[in-house]
Amino acid sequence: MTLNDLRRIPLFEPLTSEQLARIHTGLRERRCEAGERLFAQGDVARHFFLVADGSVKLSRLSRDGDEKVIEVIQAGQLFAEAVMFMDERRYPVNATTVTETRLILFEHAPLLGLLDESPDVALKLLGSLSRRIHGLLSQLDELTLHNATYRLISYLLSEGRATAGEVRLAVPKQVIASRLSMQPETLSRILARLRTRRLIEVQGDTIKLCDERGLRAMLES
Amino acid sequence: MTLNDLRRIPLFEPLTSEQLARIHTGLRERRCEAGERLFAQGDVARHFFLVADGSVKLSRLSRDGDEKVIEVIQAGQLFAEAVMFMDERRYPVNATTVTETRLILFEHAPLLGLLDESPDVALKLLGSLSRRIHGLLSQLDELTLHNATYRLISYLLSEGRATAGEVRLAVPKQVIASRLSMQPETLSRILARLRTRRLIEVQGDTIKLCDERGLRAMLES
DNA sequence: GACGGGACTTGATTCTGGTCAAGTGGGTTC
DNA sequence: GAACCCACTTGACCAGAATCAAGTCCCGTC
Repeated sequence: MTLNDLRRIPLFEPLTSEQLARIHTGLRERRCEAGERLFAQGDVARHFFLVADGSVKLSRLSRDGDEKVIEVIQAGQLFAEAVMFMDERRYPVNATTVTETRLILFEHAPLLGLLDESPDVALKLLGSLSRRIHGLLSQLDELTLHNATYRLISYLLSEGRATAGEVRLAVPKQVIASRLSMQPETLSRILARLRTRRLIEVQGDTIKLCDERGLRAMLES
Repeated sequence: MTLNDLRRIPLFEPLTSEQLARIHTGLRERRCEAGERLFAQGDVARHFFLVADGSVKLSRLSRDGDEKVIEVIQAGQLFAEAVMFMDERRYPVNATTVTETRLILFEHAPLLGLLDESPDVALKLLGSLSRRIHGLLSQLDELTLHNATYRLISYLLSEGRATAGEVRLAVPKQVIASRLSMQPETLSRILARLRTRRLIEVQGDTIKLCDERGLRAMLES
C-alpha cells in the first residue's frame, strides 16, 4: 500500500504528506484465506482495518454459540475504527474473513496522535461513527418493525440499485441470512416464494430482480 | 443553567472559561409537559439537548405507524449530539417527553466551532458516539439472540443494580415494553409468570427483585 | 466415475409472541 | 358518587418463523 493509495481513503484525505507518512509507518498488510478469525469479541484492540480485497463478516455471539452477523465488509471499506474511542479498547464484535481476503492493518497510535493537529480528521471520524449509528438504527427498526420478507426485499433492492437489477451475492446465503436475522431455511423459502411469483430469478449466487415495481409494492403491505 | 452547571457536564469538562462562555451563548431552556413532541424523525436538526429533569423517549416509526422506542433518556443525559455530524443534518429518531420535563437546548454552531481548537472535546464526542454504537450493538443481539423473557430479565437486573434490588420504573410499562421490543401484553404476561415463580414482586411501577440468583439462572437456559 | 462434504432446498411440526377482545382498577372530572 | 379514561391484565386464538429431518445439487478429491 503506497502513500498514494492511502490518500485515496476518504478518512485520510485532509492530511498533509508528512502526516500521511506517519500513518504509513504503523501499517501492515495481511493475506487471509476464507474463514480466518481476525479478532474475537472482547479482544484488546490494537488495529483498525481496511479490506483491500475480499470480504469480512462482523458478528456477535450469544453465550450458547448462536451467531448474528452485524455487517459484511467489502473491498474498500474501513472497519473497527470506532473501537479506538471506546472506554475499554476491546472489539465489540468478532471479525472473520468470508472469502480469500487482503487486509491493511493500521495501528491506533499514529492516527490518535494526529487528532490533536488535524480537527478535520476528527470531523471525518465523527461523521463515520454517526453514519454507523444511523445504520444500526435502521437495522434495529427493520428487525422490530418489519418481517423477514420485508427485510430480504429491501436488502435486494438496495443491493440491486447500482447493478441494473442484478444482485450477485459476494458471500454465502447463510451469511446473508444471519445478517438479515433469519434462518437459512427461511431465506430459502422466501426466495422460492418470490420466484414463483415471478418477481425474481435465482441462479446460484446471482439474483435477477425481474419486477422491481412488484417488489417495491410488497414493501407497502 | 449557569456556567458552573455547564462545566459539570463531562463533554464540556476540557473547556476553558472563555470557551464555556461561548457555548453558553447558544443555549436555551425549555419546559414541557408529558407527551410533547420535541422533534420528529427527518426534521432538520438545529439543537442537541440535555435533560435537566424528567424523561424523554427516542423512537422510530414504521410507515404504518408502529412505534419502537430506541432509548429512554433520563435527567443528566445528553441526546442528539451525533446528528451534528450526519451528512444531512436531520434527526434519525422522534423525541417525545414521557413526563413533565425541563430541557436545555444547545445550538450546533458554538460547539462545532470549538472542535478546531479543542481536540479534547472532539475526543469526548468520539467516545460518546462509540458508546452509543456499543449500546446499539447490544440491543441488536439481544433482539436476535435472545427471547422476550431474557430481554426483560436482563433489563431488570441492570436497572436494579444500583438500587438494592428494587426497580422503580420512571416511565409507563408500555414504554418499557416498546424499548424491549415486545407488546405491552407480553410484558405483562412475563411479569406475571416471574411473579408466580416468586422471583419478583410487582406493585404498580415498583418491581422488587426477590431472587436475583434465580433471575440470573433464567438467563442461562 | 464413485465418493464425500458442504451449501442449499423442501417438508412437517412446534412454539414464541402478536393480535383481538374483554375485563379490572385507579385516578380525575363533573 | 357516577361517568369516564387510561394503563394494565388476562384469555383465546393465530401466524410467522424456528426447528428438526430428509433430500438435492454442486464441486472437490481420489
